[in-house]
Amino acid sequence: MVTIADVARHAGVAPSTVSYVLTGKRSISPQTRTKVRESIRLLGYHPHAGARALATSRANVVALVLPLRPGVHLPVVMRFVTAAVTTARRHDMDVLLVTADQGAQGLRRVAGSAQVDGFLVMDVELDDDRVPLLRQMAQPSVLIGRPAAVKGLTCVDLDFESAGARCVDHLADLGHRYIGFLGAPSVVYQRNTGYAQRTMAGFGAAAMRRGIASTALPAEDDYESVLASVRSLLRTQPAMTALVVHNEAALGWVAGSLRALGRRVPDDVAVVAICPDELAEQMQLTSVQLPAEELGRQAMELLVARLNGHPTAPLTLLPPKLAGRASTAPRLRRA
Amino acid sequence: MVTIADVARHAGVAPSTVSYVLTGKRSISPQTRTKVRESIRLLGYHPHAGARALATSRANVVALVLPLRPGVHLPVVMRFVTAAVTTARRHDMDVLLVTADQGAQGLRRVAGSAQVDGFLVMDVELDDDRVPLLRQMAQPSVLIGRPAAVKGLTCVDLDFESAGARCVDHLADLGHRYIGFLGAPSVVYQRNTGYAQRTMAGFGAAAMRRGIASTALPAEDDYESVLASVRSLLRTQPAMTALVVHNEAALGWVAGSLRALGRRVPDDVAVVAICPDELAEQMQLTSVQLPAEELGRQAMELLVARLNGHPTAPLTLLPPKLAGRASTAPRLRRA
DNA sequence: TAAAGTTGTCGAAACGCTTCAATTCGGAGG
DNA sequence: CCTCCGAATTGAAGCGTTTCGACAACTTTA
Repeated sequence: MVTIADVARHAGVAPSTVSYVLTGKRSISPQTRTKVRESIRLLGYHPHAGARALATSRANVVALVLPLRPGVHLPVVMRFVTAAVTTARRHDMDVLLVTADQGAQGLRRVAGSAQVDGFLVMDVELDDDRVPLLRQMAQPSVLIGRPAAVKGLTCVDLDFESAGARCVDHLADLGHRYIGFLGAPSVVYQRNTGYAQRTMAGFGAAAMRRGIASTALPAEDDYESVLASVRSLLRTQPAMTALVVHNEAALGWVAGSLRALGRRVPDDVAVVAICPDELAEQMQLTSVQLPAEELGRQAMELLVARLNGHPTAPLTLLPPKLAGRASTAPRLRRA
Repeated sequence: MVTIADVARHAGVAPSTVSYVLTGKRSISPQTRTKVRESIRLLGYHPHAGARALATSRANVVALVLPLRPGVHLPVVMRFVTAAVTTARRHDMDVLLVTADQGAQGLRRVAGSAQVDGFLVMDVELDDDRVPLLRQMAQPSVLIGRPAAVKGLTCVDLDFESAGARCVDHLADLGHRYIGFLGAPSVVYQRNTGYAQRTMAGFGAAAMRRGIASTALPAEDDYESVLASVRSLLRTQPAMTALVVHNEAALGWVAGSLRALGRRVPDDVAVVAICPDELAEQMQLTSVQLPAEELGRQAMELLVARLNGHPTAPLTLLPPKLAGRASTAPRLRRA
């Protein structure tokens, strides 16, 4: 391994000088700087990460805590991940993968050994057992998602309540009066997952506010279940003319199910999805965007800010944006 | 931070003794051992990862190089990831996430700074520009996938050629004589991706061998394209009674497309998928399993073996396994 | 009983980097 | 001409581990 001493010798300067060239923490004459840079290039020198971490007590690594349990939609997770990694790299940080199944235990281990400078935790539940630990840890953390109490934390999330409401408003404005809601798989609700519950709540409240009849049902992620759920919704509420879907995995089967039950989209039943934009685009669905990339990016930016000692708001909510597409149309008034 | 010196002081021994208790590299009397262990527990001591890496020149971290480009099916990728991470943890290693878009550049950086002890590279192309670099790097690497030349490497892959052939054999045994092949999105083939091409090759060769007429077409991952591809296949080969699908994203729409074109599964057209077992199970498709977990696990095991100085075979091919389900049936002989 | 192991423990030297205090060296100010 | 100052550079002391050689205290063996 080529060390800083090798570079120093090659350039005819002291190791400390090389270090200062690298970090820019002291002024160095242009001649020396170029000379050192040249030696670095020639020798192919890379600072030893461990040594640096030891000397600076900064690892330049953040932990990304990934959910890998039933009900989470993996492609969406990957969107978060790429955005987070890209953003981290922009700040010269690397990303250590920690799976949620390692639990609080895993966080403690990684934090204790100073392997990482901070944590980005995804898929936080309303009442998450990792939250107390995160609060008291030396390293800062940012949560994607929103536990019951955000005091002392830094959380980023889509405003799912508004998202649910936004769907209702859009449909209500188009004249729909009976709306169904197709939610995430039931395990997600059982797990007390904030985003799912809040979307439902926002949806329900908005419906009440606008005097609209609403029915909600979870949906598992296979065709049969989706079909069953849709059939059930239609049976419960025969006048239903619109459907809000908050379930990426079910999305592909909704149109088919409706068709199988003799309903056309959007003429008989309008559909609004809450999902990443690309998915909606691909299926030509009116949708409230789930800005996974934006969330991942913002979360990482906030984490970096905290690492640099800047204070951050406990809760950042991104406003939902609705994109109109072919799956919604004004309600047809029949004779 | 609580250091090894703190523990030593607390236990009334030398720091080196604590180290030996931790690593077990020298015999320690039971009394001392328990005394030290107790102090460690009490003080909540965790060895500093950087310091350890510096002293041992081992980071106990492996890099996982993830593909995040169009055409890769993210849920499958995540399966690899979880298996790899779980296996790594079993060997007391952590996983650093490197996205493929960081390219050879990123590999060099991570390797040069001694952040990781080895590399697990996913989604390797037939002619991958990272391969030469991997060959000459100090750290060992294991590839999931199979470049053109495997000499000097360690590769793990499903035997896609046999997988393609296996589908043909299954269908031929059932009496089918005209078989279609629905492949990955065309970008995947353009990129010279080994697994896609090899599956096709195996499929084609087996069809020739068994005197079966075959037609192949790529499929993009939206309903319209799948429908178009299927229609095109049926037009090209009107007598087609079976379809092999090697495209996870298209899978959900194949049955629908066939139905839309007036064909029933499996009576008119039998379908065999090449995909993870759970997906096939869920859709009740006869399939050749894509053992993502198994591949991820094996790859990591091989990497650990190499890290411990054990030699490994350049290529490990997992044999394909076919699981019969409701989507295939003997060909109906019509009058 | 002396020599030759064993076993358990310790002290000190690495590992490769950063950073503080000290030093040198021109040039500006008196 | 001497002093003082700022800019550029250096030497050495850490950062928290591991590990090697040394050593004391026993236990065998001769």
